[in-house]
Amino acid sequence: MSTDRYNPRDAEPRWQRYWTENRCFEAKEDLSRPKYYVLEMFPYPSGRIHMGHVRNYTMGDVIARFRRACGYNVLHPMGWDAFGMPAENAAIERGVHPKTWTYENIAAMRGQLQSMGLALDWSREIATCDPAYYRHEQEMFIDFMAAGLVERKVSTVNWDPVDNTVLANEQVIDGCGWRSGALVEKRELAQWFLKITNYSEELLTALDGLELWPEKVRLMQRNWIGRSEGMRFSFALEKADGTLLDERLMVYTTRHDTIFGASFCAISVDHDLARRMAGKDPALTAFRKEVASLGTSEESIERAEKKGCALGIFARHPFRPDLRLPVYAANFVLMGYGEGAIFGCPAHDQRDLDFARRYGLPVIPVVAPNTVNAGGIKVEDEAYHEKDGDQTILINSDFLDGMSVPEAKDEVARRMETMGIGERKINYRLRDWGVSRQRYWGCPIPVIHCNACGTVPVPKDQLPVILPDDVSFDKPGNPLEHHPTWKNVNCPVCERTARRETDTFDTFIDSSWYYARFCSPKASVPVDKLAANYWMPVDQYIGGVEHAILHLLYSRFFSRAMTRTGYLDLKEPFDSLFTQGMVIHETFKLDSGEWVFPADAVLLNGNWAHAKTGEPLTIGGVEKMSKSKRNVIDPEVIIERYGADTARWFMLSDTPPERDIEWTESGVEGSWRFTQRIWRLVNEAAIATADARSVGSDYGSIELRRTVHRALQAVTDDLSNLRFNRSIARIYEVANALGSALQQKASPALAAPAIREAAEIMVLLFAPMMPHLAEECWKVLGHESAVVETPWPKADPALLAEDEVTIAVQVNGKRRDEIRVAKGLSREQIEAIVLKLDAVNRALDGRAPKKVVVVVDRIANIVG
RNA sequence: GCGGGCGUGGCGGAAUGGUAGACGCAACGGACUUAAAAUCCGUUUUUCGCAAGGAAGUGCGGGUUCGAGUCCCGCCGCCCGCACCA
Repeated sequence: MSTDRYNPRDAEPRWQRYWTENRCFEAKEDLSRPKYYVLEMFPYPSGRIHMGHVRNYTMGDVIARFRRACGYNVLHPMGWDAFGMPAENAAIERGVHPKTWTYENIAAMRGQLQSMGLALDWSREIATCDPAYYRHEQEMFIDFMAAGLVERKVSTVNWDPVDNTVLANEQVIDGCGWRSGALVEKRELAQWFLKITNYSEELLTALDGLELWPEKVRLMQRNWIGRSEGMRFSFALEKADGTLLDERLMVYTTRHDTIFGASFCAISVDHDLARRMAGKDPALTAFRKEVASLGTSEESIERAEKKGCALGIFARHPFRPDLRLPVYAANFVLMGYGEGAIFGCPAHDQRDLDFARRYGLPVIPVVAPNTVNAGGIKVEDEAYHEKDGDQTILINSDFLDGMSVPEAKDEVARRMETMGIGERKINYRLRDWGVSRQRYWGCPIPVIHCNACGTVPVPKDQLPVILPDDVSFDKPGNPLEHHPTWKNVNCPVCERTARRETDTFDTFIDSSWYYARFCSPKASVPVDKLAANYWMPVDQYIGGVEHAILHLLYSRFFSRAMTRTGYLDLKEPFDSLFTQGMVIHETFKLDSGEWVFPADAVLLNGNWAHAKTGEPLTIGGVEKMSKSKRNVIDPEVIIERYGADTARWFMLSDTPPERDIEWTESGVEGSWRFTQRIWRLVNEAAIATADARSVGSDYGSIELRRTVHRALQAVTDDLSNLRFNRSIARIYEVANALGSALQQKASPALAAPAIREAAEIMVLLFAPMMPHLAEECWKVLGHESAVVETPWPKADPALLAEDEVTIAVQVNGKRRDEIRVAKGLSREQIEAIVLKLDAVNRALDGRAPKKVVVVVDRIANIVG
């Protein structure tokens, strides 16, 4: 590299040191200044950063630096989502202790993030595996218990019978354990739950207020919460001989209007009634086993036929004493929703129809378009649903005949309520949050099990419950189970021998409140309220859309639970949310199907081939970077070769931030060339204007100034709205204009102040994206202070106003010419000018203009 | 099945209902150079034409409007989320 080139290897570490030594990005509460809290979803310390991190953290960094320059007191922290299974896997596979592995990874990744030149407040760094962090989680859990937000109940887990361990859903592959390959069983264990369903309605309605969240995410959460308005009511049950049973069958429905179309009832195989009856009924026992073995994967559900097992009992129709409905245990009824029991109305529900056809049950249409005669509609293989635009009425339904669906629902509800057999009920799909994990590398659940006192929370003065280091991974399962001393404790209440809870928290708990901890990361309480009240909510949160539901919903719940228990004073933790797209890259394959590194692909005579073996290659899709597809580009290699600024610039260029961005070698080369071009331009500008440091009265080159100030205005607006790609296009325009001005050597003396101004504004504009280069350029332009301490420039309104405008001239909507006129020229004057234009008369071809539409300063359209 | 989004040059993408293709990438031509790299200048939607100048053009078909990539209706295609939720 020659000396006239910009050398990021020298400049970048130098400025990183400068920012650190001057503590430029350490945030302090300051009530006199407006705050801005920008946060990117914190990383899992896997060991190395990937391009997704580079994109995510670059965006956040641009926002942080931009807001800072605009005068905000900016909080931009970083931490580590440090608990989780990969650390345990490393322990099992390589014998490294999870803690060692995690902290080594953190150290490596911290270095990589620092090499990106991020404007982070490292003094606030937190790691969720640090007892100084998770002790507060334990304390809050104990308070949540007291507030009735915690429940302990039996729940099903995936059990690997060979490894004797619980598996997470993602460790179950095709129904088998990922490590042992053994068929996974369902086991029931007592587990801890956070009562997120207490907030179902609140979490749903508050979505409407999150106007700065993507509509898509709000919708996904709405669907996830899954509110439905219906009825819960019960049927009287009888035996085959007609004798009444002394229990009733409770069902849930949203279509009580179709009650006269009911032809059977179905209950889940896990329904209490099915369990009890199985004891006396071998066929039912066999059926329950069959259903349990089918698994719950989407695929198996898709393929499974609707099947049932008749129980030999019957439900009496509430309004037709003569009618009795056979009751089945059925594979398509879920225990987890509603009452785990339904009535089937085959004419208007596809599943019920499939079931009815299989078992020869009646199909009675009860809703039909009102254009159809009273005879009704025919249902063959497809259940009838109201289509858009259909007006429907009830038929074959006794006292409901002729009513609309809402009227019928209302009438049925009213009658059932009067009869005392049911009530209107709102149901949610949302389930309580199971937080127990039978894992070592997580936050210990601060509870002790005592035979006499039951489950007892660990007294707060004994917190934290520290995860012991001396564990062994020799045996399968949770090492805490085999730890001799940690597990055995005395009951804090009665002091008799008791057992410590060996489950740890779901790591989603760790990430449900870290944003609040960043406000006061060293406080002796979970959050210092003064600090939290100043910084919260997060003004701009950025992360991948893969967290659209779980992490974001849990966080919304947690901030409410923390407010309820007095730790916070807010509801919504994230004011504005941005979900960025993935980084994708081309893929190559051998004929054998084996993936090949793109770096090994070469073009030989127009065909792709392997650079080393010469084997022919086919181009795969452009896909998310992944190790298995071998299309990963290592950010460290890129930063080493081009510097962080080039990588950052590339990440922000061209593609809108919410879309997937394709990593291309040529694109990075382009960014690299641009950094060099900036460096040359700024140096040339500095030389050309060396004698004109102070801006004189004669700015000269008004066009250059106009371009620069308009770009400044546009970039300010675009950065405020996260439109990085558009900002970059405007900065290119400034660079092009500056380049042209420098070329016109005839009048540099006159243009010097304008050139200097252009160079300075350009540097400040790209500074949030390429901070190191900006600092170097700023020095070249003769500044003593750093860019990070320089306020964002302000556009001169006089230069934004135009005195002349271009008006497009159309004839019948087709553009024929354009004219330059004084801004604000009147309708009449414009009309007079355009009617004389040659192009207009040619296009009119002798016809007289019927009408002339003029939009002042914009367009004239002659209708002829 | 339900819900949502998107279709613009060779590519990534710009366009408050008002000159479609800003800006970048790639390609091509030229300058500089012994040469290459780097750099600089230019061309680049398609099509007819030597040119001046036409014609067509934002997935397809209609509509609203003086004017539609943008709004409305109906198709086609691609992508994403949820899914036996009663």
